[in-house]
Amino acid sequence: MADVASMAGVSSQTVSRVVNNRSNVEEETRQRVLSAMRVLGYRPNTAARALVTGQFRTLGLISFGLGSFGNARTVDAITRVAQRAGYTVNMIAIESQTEQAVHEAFDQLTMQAVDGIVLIEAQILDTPALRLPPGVPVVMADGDASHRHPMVDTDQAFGARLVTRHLLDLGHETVWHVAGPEDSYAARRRAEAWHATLKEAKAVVPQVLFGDWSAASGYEAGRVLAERPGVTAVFAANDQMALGVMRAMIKAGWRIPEDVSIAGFDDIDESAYLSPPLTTVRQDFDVVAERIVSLMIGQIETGTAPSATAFITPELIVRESTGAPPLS
Amino acid sequence: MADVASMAGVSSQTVSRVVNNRSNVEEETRQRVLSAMRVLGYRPNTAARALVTGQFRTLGLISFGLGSFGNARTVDAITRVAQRAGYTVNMIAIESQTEQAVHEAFDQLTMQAVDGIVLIEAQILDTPALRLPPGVPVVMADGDASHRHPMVDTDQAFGARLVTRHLLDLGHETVWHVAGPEDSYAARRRAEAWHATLKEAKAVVPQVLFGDWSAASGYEAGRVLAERPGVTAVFAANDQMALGVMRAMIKAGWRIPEDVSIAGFDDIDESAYLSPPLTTVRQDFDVVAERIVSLMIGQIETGTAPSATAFITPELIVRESTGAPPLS
DNA sequence: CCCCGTCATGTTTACGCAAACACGCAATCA
DNA sequence: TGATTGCGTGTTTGCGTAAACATGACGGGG
Repeated sequence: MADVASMAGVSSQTVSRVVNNRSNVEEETRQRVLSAMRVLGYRPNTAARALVTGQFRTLGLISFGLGSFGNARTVDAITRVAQRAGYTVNMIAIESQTEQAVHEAFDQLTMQAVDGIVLIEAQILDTPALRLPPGVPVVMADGDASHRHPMVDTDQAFGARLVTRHLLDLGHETVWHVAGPEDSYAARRRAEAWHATLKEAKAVVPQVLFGDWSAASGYEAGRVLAERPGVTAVFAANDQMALGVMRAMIKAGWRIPEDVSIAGFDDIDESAYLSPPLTTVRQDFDVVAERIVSLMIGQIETGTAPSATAFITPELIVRESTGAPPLS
Repeated sequence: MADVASMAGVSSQTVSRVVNNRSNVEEETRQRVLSAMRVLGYRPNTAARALVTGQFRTLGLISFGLGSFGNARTVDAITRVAQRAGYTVNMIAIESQTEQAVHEAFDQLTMQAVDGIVLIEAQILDTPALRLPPGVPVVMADGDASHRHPMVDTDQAFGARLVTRHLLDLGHETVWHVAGPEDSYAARRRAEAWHATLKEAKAVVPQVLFGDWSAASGYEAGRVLAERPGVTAVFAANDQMALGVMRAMIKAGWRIPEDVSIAGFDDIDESAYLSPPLTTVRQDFDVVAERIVSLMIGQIETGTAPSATAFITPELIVRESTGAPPLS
């Protein structure tokens, strides 16, 4: 920076002003500085700048891994939106799902110099309400409203209601459910809404089967359901598990949707090309990401935490895996 | 830090020594400092530390997005490995596939204070050999060996050979290929190896169809192939496209594998649960990530760039989507 | 017994930048 | 005309840390 200054014949402070686009620099001077910067290949040192300003233009992102499709899409969308807003994303993947692990990640991230932290809390932690050290803006995705941080999420309950109703409307007496892991907020909300919808319709509420979001776990659940008489409609809590259920049903000799209807949740790109194409609920991850980042940046720049909880409405996508129940 | 020092009755330098685990601090003093740190909730300021040491313990990661499974898995594995090595990952997703975009990402990342950059170059850029400004260690994944940076990748050619041979060995006269986008190195290598294997076997080399890795593009290609007489075996360059091809074939009334055999590449978690389960090539993303990060850290710590190119051997996974050709 | 090396600790300095303040010049107003 | 304001620019300072150097106590070998 000093080199640039002396080359342009100005003080280092003026160089700083040019770099930061301050208004009070004469145009001619600015040009001289800019060309000196170009000639010398000057790049500002973020560490030094951060030391002075206390701002890093970086967002921390804590997630439980990119293995699940929903997480990957959310993370992808967040990085894109953040980038457009001039922020970089510093990512940490948590291995174990304990509050301690979250705290460690949190510590590492705050030390690592971030302006705010997005917590994609796919799993329910072992404490009822995660208590994070104050001072750093936090936005949660897919978390628990009991935390005292702004939260953004798809309206899981609405989506689950949509599928369940869809299946009931087709004439099914009831709908079976393959839920996500018990320690997932999203899974819990979907299961609760499914349960409530059946109750409202005065339908029998069958026992829930639990999976872990993976196709393999869906397959296991599907094997159980395939043996059980009277199963005509299954709502799996995500598309990957739905795929597993479908496989188990087909292997057991059932036709979809003639014998069993199957629906999923997420609308991953592949769902339209399964055999048969999967009826599912589409989540708008881009909108979720957009909200998350704007809440985050709002907090960073104003310093105040809006305690808003934003729900994004999902959409039912009806394909060929659901139909009327067989005439018994 | 000064507060910690005065509370522990030592100089700030001693606090620094404790924080950095230097040996020459008496045990008793260390304990006093540690407890003072705990009481005051002290967290070292990374910016200040980086300013002095020039080290950030952060890796930059440039990728073309998490949309494709391969990328997502690679990124996931890299963050985990990096984290274990004490590094954070700063991610940038590139929107357009031009060299300029890569340069911008590169600039942003070097300014953003990273010790090294991992470039997952899923796409061939518009210039033959990407020229990056020197000074920052770079490791490429899935790139072009013509770049002058160490590179790590799955042995794409070997994998493609494996599937193609498998299909030929089953008795198919030839194997059709649905390739990935023309501007992808991985796609190109897989297609070349497929081509070479057919040549060696003196089989007719059919025209290549191109997709873009998505199930939708696989479906389009599949529709074309389903119309064409004599197609008994199709090798799709990834599992998502294979899934699309399968759907098109089934929709056209063909049975898999009785009428047509279909194979993919990647072995995503879902492939085992498709109907029928997909024969594919398994890439070991974890090993790739491990190599990438260790090469990276080696470069950072020694300051020298090993120009090694590491290829990780993939494995053929035979499932039910491939079989002998129909007796014509 | 003295000198020197070793070890724990303290003091000073520099990292690169932007905030705060200072300065001088020109334009504006009473 | 003198006081006042605004603007472009320079000077000084401090952000929190680790490296480099300094200090003083202690112990062992010649």
